[in-house]
Amino acid sequence: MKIDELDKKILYYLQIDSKKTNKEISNDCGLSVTAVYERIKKLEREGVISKYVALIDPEMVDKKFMVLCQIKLVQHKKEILTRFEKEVTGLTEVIECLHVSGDYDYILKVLVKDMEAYREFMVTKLTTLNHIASTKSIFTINKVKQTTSIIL
Amino acid sequence: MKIDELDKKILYYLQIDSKKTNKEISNDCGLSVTAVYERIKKLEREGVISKYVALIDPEMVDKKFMVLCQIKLVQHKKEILTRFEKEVTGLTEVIECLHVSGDYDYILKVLVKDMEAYREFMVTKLTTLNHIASTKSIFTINKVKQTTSIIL
DNA sequence: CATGAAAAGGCCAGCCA
DNA sequence: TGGCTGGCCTTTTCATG
Repeated sequence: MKIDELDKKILYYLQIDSKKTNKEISNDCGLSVTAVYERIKKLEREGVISKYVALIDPEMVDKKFMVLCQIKLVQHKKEILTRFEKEVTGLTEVIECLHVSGDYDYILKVLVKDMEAYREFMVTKLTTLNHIASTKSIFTINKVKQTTSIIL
Repeated sequence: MKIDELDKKILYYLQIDSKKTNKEISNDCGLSVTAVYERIKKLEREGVISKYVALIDPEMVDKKFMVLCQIKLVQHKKEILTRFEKEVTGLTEVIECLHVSGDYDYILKVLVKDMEAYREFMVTKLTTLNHIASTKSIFTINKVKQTTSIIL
């Protein structure tokens, strides 16, 4: 799908605030309400807009502690990788899991209440997974920037 | 603010799909439409729900390349840190910046088109910032899991 | 891509437990 | 305080030119 400047402008607004009405967007873009509506529908159909979500402040729901957990596996057979990925995906504390290059195989972003909850997570969930060779935790001191906006 | 089970249930739905109507939520929660409406308004007022956004598929807008960039600064004086943080926040390619513990001071999540764009970013943007002692790039091979949902 | 009309949902009173 | 009922009004949605 080709995305022109008007599509980008629409995406730009929606990635910041999806509650913006078609009328507001139409004003800012110089289009009619229907034109905006149809472009948005198309962007949804084509999967450019994957979903609409409410972002929840972790601080407000007792998830103040964010840890990046680097993980090295013992082997790199496809079967072991997929098994690990499937299990890790099922953990609700893990909000992100990246297969990466470098010294470690995976980086997990883990969100919990506090250090104690993290310890609990490590002991009861993570280390019960098989084939983990080693882990290294990086603790977040401060969230300097965090955004879901990817279009300028 | 105290958040009860009904609030959590509402948050649970909205964090997955903010287009869900109050009526649908009211059915699932056994509340009236207005009760749901007022709870949501309160959650917004109190900042539990920080914003509503459209999530855009990076693949579809030519941002297939995600890199974690670890950064070490030469000094840790407050002035230098805040200066660095401010500058890095202004970079659109940086969608996340964490101040962390460990060998490095910061971890940046950088989203660009490809390796070439990343090189360009490093040369023209990142390394022009002062007080950077060293960097280490970790490339994403695969996004195993990524979610904005933090409530079970 | 614009117009205009029908349908749906958000929103706000006033009322009740 | 927190929830319900009923109705206005904005917005979405879609048929048509």
